Amino acid sequence: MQSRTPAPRATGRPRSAAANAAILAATRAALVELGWSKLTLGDVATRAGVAKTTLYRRWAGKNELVVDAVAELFDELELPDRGTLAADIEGVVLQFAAILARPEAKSGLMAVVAESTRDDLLRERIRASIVERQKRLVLEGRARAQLRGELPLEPDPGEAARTVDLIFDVVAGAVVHRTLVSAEPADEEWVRGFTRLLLLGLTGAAS
Amino acid sequence: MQSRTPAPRATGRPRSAAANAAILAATRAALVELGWSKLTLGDVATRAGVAKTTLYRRWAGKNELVVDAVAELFDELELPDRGTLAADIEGVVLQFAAILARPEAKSGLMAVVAESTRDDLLRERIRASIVERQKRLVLEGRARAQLRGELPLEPDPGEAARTVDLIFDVVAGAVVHRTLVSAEPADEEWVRGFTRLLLLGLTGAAS
DNA sequence: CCATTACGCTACGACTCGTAGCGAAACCAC
DNA sequence: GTGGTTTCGCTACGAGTCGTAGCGTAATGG
Repeated sequence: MQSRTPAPRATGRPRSAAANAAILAATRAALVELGWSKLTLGDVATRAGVAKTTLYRRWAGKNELVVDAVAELFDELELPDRGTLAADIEGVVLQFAAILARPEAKSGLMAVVAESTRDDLLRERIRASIVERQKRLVLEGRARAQLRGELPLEPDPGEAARTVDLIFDVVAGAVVHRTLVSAEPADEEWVRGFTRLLLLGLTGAAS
Repeated sequence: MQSRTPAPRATGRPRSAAANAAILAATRAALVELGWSKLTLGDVATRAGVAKTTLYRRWAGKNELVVDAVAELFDELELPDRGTLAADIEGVVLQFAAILARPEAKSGLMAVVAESTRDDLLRERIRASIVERQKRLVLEGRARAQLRGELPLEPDPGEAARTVDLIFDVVAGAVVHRTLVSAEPADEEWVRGFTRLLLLGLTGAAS
């Protein structure tokens, strides 16, 4: 997770793991109270009980710190087997929506995504630590549905990968847009309607 | 568009309309060159050839200024009648993707959305000047498709409004996620696949 | 014991912020 | 014209943040 030392030194005083956790927790707390723009690294250091210099030794800046702090929120996502594709989708989308509803995820995630449009390394960091890690949910749900016979098999691996990417963009994008732009809750009713649209499409969703 | 004087005074020296346009154009130019985080109001004022104080008289801050500067980009969206619902969707999504591909839209739009999570007035400003104004495209495309018999009529107005909101969240969210998070182009091939998924759903998209 | 690295603390120049104060300019009503 | 009103450009300012340097101390391994 650290950005400065991908390979920790074998000698010398080791970095405090407790300080690392305290800093990330303090970052999330500051995001809740202050939001992205008013969050300062000096304040985070004070909250975490460490010196500001310690913070700069481990993270290159605000962007990288917040990415790591937010990434931890998404690790709790799971895909419980509910028996049908529709129920699996509804379950995982509701979990995703619950995380996105938290203020530290809202203000932090969108801000770093915005910054990543001018910083390739930051975008790659987000992709690796958040996006790509959760794509497993789509892969697993799709495999399950194919085993059940709910979805046709996709023999071409390239085409299958494109399909998974497309589904991920649609699901994640819709929930994010609903939550942040429309500023309406992605509650059970909305998720039911979304799932029906995703499964049946515009032409079949009304039936 | 101004945030200070919703009702312009009848007396006194009027505000320069040319300065207004110059400021918004300078804001977009600064977004391209510097991005959101390094954009300063002092720099924008210099680029536009106005004093910094003039800028503060018209906009409350960086957030409001960038919202207005970005909103103008989306006014060029149109919905040409291509004969079928699929073709209409592909056309408007491609236009939307083309706008989002521009760096001033990327870095500016996401940043203000992130800020809007902690600022209700800013969120309402975004909703009114960008989101709600483009929802007309969904409404018109839907009406056309219903006239053609491609989509069933929706007698309940409340249900119809929810459907339109859902479609808008899915379309806009997917394009934004594809462009900004996945950082892949929303080109014709992707738009074709997305349109098929939107129309037929997961179960019917493979046929 | 010694080399090495992390840590806490202080201090610093550079920068941006948003505002105040001023005289001049542009408009309207009379 | 003349007076009243508002905007404009300019300068200057205190406040706050940034990211780094320097120093002595603490913790680990050989």
